[in-house]
Amino acid sequence: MIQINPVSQPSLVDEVAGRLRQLVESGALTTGDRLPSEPQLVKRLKVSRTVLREAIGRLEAIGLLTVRRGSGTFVANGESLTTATQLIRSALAISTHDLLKVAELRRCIETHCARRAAQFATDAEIADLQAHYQRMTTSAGLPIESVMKYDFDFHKKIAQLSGNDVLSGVLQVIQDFIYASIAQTMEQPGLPQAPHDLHLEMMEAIRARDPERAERAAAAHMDTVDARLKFVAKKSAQD
Amino acid sequence: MIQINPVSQPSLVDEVAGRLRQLVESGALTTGDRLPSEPQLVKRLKVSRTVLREAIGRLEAIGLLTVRRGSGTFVANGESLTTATQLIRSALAISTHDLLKVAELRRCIETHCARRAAQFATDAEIADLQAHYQRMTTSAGLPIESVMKYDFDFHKKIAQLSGNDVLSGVLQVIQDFIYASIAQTMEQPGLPQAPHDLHLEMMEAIRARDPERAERAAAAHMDTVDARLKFVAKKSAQD
DNA sequence: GCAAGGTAACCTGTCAGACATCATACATGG
DNA sequence: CCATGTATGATGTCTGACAGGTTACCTTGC
Repeated sequence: MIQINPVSQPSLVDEVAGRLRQLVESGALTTGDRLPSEPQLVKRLKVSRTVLREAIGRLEAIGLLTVRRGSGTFVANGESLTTATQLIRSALAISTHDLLKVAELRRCIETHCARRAAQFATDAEIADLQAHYQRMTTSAGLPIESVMKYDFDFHKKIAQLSGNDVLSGVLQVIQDFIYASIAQTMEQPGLPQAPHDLHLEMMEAIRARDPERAERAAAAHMDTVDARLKFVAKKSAQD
Repeated sequence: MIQINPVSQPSLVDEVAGRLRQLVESGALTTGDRLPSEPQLVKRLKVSRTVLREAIGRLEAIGLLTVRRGSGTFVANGESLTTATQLIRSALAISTHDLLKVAELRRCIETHCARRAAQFATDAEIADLQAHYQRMTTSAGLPIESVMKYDFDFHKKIAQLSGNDVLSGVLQVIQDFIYASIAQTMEQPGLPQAPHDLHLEMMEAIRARDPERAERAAAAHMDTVDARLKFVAKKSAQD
């Protein structure tokens, strides 16, 4: 059996995307520059506008270009870390859908962020965090989506206090993922919320500028999250 | 001057892309599954084929989907993520400052995985890890890409020992990202490699089934990584 | 002369329909 | 039973059109 590697003929879209990418790589166009308009590119590249637009769309998806309706297409600034988080998002999406495994990833990030927050947070930021805590504790009677949102917001705020927007961005992706999974599989109430004591303990530890204590509190909180997920998993297994 | 945040109304393409992404994230579709054909999706989503195709194209660009002409559109597997990052590699020149943030994410995961590996790894897996270590230490004379690859493989193996494929998957993406950035910005030799002592210490700690020690070793290793990145950052600032 | 406002030109976003090309399954003939 | 041709449905590309947003210029009033 001879190994025949299929002749992969690159599609026109890939061809055009590569050509445009080369424009940026070669330095002919740099951050902020405007590309020629679509009609002009169509004439120059001798392809249909459909193909050109799909190529531009892909380059925009990976963060290389930015399209502004009505004005034109521009070379994006490399600072857009959205591409990094988007990749993480993809990695999450195509991995297994075991919520417990995703929760473990969340644990990695939350404990680390709690520690960092205790190290770096300013007084103003801590006051802001307290405001988030207040909003969360007073959301008891609201619908489940609101309660979850305020809960997520509190954790997201701590992540932001770490000063690392990659970490907070990834945590956001994880939360979106968890929310999407939960919303689909089970909106049963009755599963116990994490006790606010632990949230309070996290906040107090950060306020006391005690990294070790903050990390322990975050870990304890994730223990309750794991326990809840296992509870739900067991329950759905019974059905 | 009041800050007016423009009401960015998401385009139809973004809307559709998000909807399709949710299908995968929610678990309704998993790796290898085929999406409905374009005509079917057009009828269901009530959008034109143009919009649908652009949305699919973007998701393919970030490695979430794979389109096979004549057969259909499928949910991609994790390996295609690597190709997606390779696509970004040359295009995205990430600053060393941002690279430090990504490295912090790597630290979160590596320390946690080292701990878990020390808890869960079987004898056979540890033997496999030793084989990886051997391969890495004997790659001294090889080109820099090979050295880095074996280094990454060693860390990836530890992540796999954690038994959580979400963690190892995300770490894979991070490594690709870091590698892409390094390969672009500076392939200068002269920057010191992480001493193999630390790698050995990580492995020994795992073999000794000592989670605390493994985590400490991983953290120490990441300290050297941070130091290297800061070294490069300082050097590039001098230029 | 200058500034405010309106308008026209240009740009991207979306749509509909058509045809080409590729992959697969099935029927047919050897 | 195997090989081949074909029908079918999938994605790839093209064309033309219109809608909606941006920008620059030009007019108008001061």
